[in-house]
Amino acid sequence: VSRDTERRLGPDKIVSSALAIADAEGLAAVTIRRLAQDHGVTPMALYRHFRDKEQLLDAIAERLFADVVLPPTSRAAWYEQMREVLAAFLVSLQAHPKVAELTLTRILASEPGLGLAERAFALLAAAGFSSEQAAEIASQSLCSLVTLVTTEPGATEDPAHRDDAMRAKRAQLAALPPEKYPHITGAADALTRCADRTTYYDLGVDLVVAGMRGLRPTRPRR
Amino acid sequence: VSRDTERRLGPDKIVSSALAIADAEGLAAVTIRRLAQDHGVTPMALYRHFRDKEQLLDAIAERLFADVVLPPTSRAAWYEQMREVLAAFLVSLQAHPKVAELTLTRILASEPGLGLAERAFALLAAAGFSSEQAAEIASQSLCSLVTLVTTEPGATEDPAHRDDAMRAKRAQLAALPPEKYPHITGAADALTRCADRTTYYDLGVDLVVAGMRGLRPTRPRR
DNA sequence: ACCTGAACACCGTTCAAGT
DNA sequence: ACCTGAACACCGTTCAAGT
Repeated sequence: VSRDTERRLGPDKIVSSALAIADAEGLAAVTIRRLAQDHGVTPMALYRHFRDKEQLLDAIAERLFADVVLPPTSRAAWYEQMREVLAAFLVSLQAHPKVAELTLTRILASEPGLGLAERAFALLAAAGFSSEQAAEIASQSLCSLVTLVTTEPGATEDPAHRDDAMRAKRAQLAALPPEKYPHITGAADALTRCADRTTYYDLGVDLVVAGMRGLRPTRPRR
Repeated sequence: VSRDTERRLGPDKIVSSALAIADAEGLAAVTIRRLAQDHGVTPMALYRHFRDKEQLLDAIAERLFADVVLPPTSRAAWYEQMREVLAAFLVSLQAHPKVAELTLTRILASEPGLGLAERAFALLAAAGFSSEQAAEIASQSLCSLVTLVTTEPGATEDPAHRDDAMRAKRAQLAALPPEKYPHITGAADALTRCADRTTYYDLGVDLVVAGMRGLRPTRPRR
């Protein structure tokens, strides 16, 4: 029986190979026909498991959310717990940088995504935000993490030419007229992130959490 | 002569019709072949103005940045000026919500985008951030505005069925098990944003600016 | 019940010709 | 110099058959 379920097609296996293809060659390489070929089956066989390609992409995004291992609730301050929740989401996104963009519009579209959102909402509600504000702040903050990964310099290129691409981009920025772009030319290194990836992500999370804390004293609008 | 330049094809005109198509039918409807047909020309004629489709998308994103009318420099506090800069970018994004996503990875890829970024960098540098921090904080903040527009409930659907789609989504969230998702079910209205769009965007900008202000006392890492 | 084959209406892009 | 036509190698998806 287990051998039978092993060789059965199944949505989970399709999503797994879609992730593998996307990680290696980018989201554009994820194709109904390509997936069918990799599984030795006709393209139409996939339509038994997904109504259309949109639903396949939904399932891929859901997998990213499902991979998030949420930290246990603790007695730490709400913003410390929030930092851990955000860090957990970040780990899952960083595992599939080329796929991360799919989650941007699908947080509330699957059970694992809802679980993550609910957790963030709860922490903000505990911090004293109204439910409307908590909902929007949590959504926006989760999206900020997604863009952090999505726009990380070099995250989208394949590792073979990544260093070359980053060097070229940095040179291009450094070559801009410094009288017109004094800050950009001065920060060309930081913008192409030859610096530490950890520093990049730490600052990103810090900024998001700082926004929440800074907004907290605000009373609900009348 | 002017009649001649009027009927000439030109990249600007192609970008304009691409924007019109995207606004009406979504980015997926923007196609080399479709653009060629609308201009009564063969698909290959477009390759005289753009090396490939990627470069066409670059040009569309550049147009959004070019449409930003930056506020004049003033003697207001840096965070007040920042708020105005962010608001100006937001206006341009809101004019083409279905196209906004293109800007996410292209801020530093065109002259108008560089101008916007330089302006934000300058304000953060004036606030006392190191150039590395200013660069990253500005980038992340501009991206936050993009996702604000990109993920605005109903922004991506056409206005005809927008209300229906939002109602359906809200009902779906409200119907979740409240013992598992107490905050989501309680904030279903806010999450599908039947509330005021202005409130939504104001809070979004507030959150971003609060993050900057909250992070400011931080000394550069050693 | 589950999969297939052929076909339809599209894509972006190359290449060799035309004028 | 500028545009065209035909072709190539793909897409997602429908529909009628097969077993």
